Amino acid sequence: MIVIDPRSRTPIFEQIKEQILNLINTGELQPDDKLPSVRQLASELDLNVNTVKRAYQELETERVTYSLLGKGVFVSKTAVANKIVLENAEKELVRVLSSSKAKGISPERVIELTKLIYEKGDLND
Amino acid sequence: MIVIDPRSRTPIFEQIKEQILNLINTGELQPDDKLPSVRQLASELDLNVNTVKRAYQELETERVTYSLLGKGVFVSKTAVANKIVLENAEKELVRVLSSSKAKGISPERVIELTKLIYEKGDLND
DNA sequence: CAACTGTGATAGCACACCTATCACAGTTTT
DNA sequence: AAAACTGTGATAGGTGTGCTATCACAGTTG
Repeated sequence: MIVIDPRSRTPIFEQIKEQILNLINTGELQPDDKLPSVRQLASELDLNVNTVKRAYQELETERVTYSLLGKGVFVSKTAVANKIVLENAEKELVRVLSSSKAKGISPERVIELTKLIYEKGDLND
Repeated sequence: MIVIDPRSRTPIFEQIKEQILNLINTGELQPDDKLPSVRQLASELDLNVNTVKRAYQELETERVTYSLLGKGVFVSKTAVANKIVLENAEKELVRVLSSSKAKGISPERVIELTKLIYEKGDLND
């Protein structure tokens, strides 16, 4: 299930991309699985076809999916999605850690938060 | 010294805000210190006055600075800036750590990166 | 008085995102 | 074969945001 936050600053097509990548990464979407059609997803999310198309096309450019004219869009066999997700996630993590350092958060605090988040469940405060 | 990256996706006025907050947080700007005038900073950064004004006004709204008509803009006595910076930074850190967990980065990897970034200098790769 | 401060208002431009629409190509279903 | 589905391409227009340009006003400083 894909959910869009229209108020978010991150563009809708990027939200779609991220969530598809996550679905693949968690295994909910398997290699060669068919993605919802552009029209169907656009209809479900109450979006324009072009917006969904853009998300799909960028995913294809990144080799996460492949498309067959008239048939649909499918998850690539190669586990590129996983790599991309991990790479992006680590990139963002490094960025934020550097920023955290610059802004005065102690490394102990970082590790504390890390353990908290990883050992306990979600952050429900 | 404030540096603007025009290619960044984050708006210029936000870049200014962040860097001023950092200057205050690191102590380079002390309470009651005067910020560069809107016109001077705009001139230095080759920006329009309105852009700098917006950054300054938002900082004032957040109680980080106060302005005196005809005199200038000054750092608030109360260390609000520090709080704001830390709060925002920790909030983002938690968000990204949760996301890292969800996307399959191990806690060991997080701690490894943390130590790397905090012990060594910047990320120069 | 001149030159500096902040503030306010207005207008316009550029860009990115999104929508609307029509059209075409290929596949699947009936 | 026809209908209904798939992806794709092109074009146009709306909208919000960020930034600029400009003029004006208010207060402080030298």
